Amino acid sequence: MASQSERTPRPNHGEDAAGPERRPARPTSYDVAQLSGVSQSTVSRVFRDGAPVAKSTRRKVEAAARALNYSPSRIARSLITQRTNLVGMVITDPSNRAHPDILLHLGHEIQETGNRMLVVALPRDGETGQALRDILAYHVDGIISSASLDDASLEMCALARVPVVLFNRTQPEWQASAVCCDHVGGMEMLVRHLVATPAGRVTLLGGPQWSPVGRDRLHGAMSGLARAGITPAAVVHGDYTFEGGRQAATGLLSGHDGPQTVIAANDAMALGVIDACRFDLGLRVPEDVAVAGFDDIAQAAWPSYRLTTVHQPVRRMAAATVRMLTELVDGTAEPGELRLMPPELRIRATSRAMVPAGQPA
Amino acid sequence: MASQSERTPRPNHGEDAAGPERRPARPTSYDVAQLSGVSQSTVSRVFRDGAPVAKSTRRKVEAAARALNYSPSRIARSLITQRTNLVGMVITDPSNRAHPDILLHLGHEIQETGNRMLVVALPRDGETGQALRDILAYHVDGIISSASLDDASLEMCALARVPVVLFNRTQPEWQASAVCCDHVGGMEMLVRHLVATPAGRVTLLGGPQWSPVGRDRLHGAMSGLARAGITPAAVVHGDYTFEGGRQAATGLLSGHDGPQTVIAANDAMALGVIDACRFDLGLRVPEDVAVAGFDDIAQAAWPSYRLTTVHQPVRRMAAATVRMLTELVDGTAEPGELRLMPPELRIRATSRAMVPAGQPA
DNA sequence: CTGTTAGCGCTTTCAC
DNA sequence: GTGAAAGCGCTAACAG
Repeated sequence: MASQSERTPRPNHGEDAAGPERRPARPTSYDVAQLSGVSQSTVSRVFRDGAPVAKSTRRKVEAAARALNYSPSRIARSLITQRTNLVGMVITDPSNRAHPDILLHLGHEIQETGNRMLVVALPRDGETGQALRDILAYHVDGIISSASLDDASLEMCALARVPVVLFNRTQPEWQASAVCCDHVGGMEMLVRHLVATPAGRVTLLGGPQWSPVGRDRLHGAMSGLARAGITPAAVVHGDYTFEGGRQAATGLLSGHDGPQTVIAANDAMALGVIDACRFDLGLRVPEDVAVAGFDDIAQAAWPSYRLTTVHQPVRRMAAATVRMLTELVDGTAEPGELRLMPPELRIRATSRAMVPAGQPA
Repeated sequence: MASQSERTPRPNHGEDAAGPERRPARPTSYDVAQLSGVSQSTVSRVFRDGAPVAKSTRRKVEAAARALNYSPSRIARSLITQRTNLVGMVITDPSNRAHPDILLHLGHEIQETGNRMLVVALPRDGETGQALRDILAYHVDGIISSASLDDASLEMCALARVPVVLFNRTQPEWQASAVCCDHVGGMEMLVRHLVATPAGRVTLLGGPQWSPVGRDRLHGAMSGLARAGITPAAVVHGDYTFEGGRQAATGLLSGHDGPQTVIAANDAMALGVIDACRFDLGLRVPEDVAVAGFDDIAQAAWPSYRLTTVHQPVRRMAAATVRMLTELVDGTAEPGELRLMPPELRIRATSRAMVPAGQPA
């Protein structure tokens, strides 16, 4: 039963070296077929979902597989099925450092769908094409990018028929699928709250110049202020970090009398501003300086800060992104859709409270 | 030149459907060979490192490849070379949430070596075997695990000849390669500092029961205290979160006179303890309660906290882990080594200062 | 329900 | 320096 003749040639495999411990490094479907006395096709069928195979055969095969510790190679399988169950995740090192948990959330969602996440971090100087080519070389079923991709890269994916969903990014010219937080709307909402009470001198602390998210948020803040007839006293760009916010505040806030308001493009900077006020500048928050951020990171809610901010629904966004990609891969949806998720205002202690009941000042 | 006869059969490929836009979804080496009038072997050689190929031929092939936007399939290649350049990264959801940046650092290091990271998150209830089998099905060259793996899983990897490096974990019985922070030593160092000044009533806030890191840190704290002849007033287990620390503190600290000291198993909980003291309990830090943590996360250095803690050298650890794995994959190192990285004490403002010069109190 | 055959896209001897 | 042929481990089409 063991030597069931050589059906397929199956040449030199180093088997006959007669060394001890002849367990192969990775048993193949052929090995299992041999051991259970069936064909490779049958083994293959046993390891696929709804393939017709007799109960008894299945048992035999499963026993053999267990004995050999066999499990089918997804690599080899993918070569023929054209599906790897891999989703490529493109991130950029700095932006990822700013929002470490989006990777976690997206990873979680991807895993839920029975897929695996292949991560590629873009170098800071932006050789997008090479990274994309590399990720495509692994035959990923789809790509999620939380980094800006140039049109050439996007076209490359389209050519390869690999759908892409942009996370918190849109492509100006290209009709790319995307899930974004409504940064502009969120900021406008925030500004509306901040100016409901005398805001004093208003300073805008934007994100890095290269950040599209930062641009949107800054734009939202500007338009919100314009609507209220307010011109910001200063607009500067930070680097999304706590220290960046802290340093910016030092230069921006000292030497001015009367109430001030700082709107930061993200929470980390806003928290830096708060600490700069309290520990470097001797200013009170919110009495002297009202501060607001964007994201609603965990630290924003900590008692030491209680930062007024805009909650970005990362979890919902991650879920939407993965669902969108899945539908694109399955062909049950068309590309090009933009899903704009509504953020929520979180009023806490760093903005000045509205007057209890009556008229505004 | 285009119809160079059918050398290899190359059957139905859907090519002759005569539809418009006949660019194949993914050009193959065969396509490039056709276009440049050479054999597949030659195309293959052009796309490998030091293969002998004439200058002129190389140019022709490269031109054709560019025209077709071809790049070799790493999947197909891996089937024959037995190398995917994929490293499997096993994480566990909660522990990953506690230390989001280890994934970032490891990812960065992996990428530096020209490899890609395949992430798999273990479900909380620990079906380790299935996840490992799954990751092996992708033929990863090696595995880094920041989750505890059971012996069966480790054996499975060994059988498949896939090296594993454990990150911040050791396997009791199995001789696994690992890179760890010296949690015990770090805690002992911390305790030595804390007890140099009267510590008062000492409370230990450990990590979750299931966390090996937490166990080590707790153990280090205990042994350090024992050495100083101190018995902790209480030992409780937290969940590594800020809120967990905050809640634990409320129950632990109220209703006691005199100085107290809280040693937390990680910074997040320590910060929660601080805020609980200041905002919930009306206690001063460090005058009433000295607090210390472990990790040295970014927030620990923020002016609002200035937490005394132990710096875990994550960057160095990540680099060491990836190097270790690389050497294991290349066969230039033997498995089973444990690299213990020394942490550093960071004395800041939440521990009571030592008396300037003279005797202790 | 099961086996045979061909082939996914690539690399690799081995001739020439 | 280049090509022909075989095959990595698997699935798919088609008989039976």
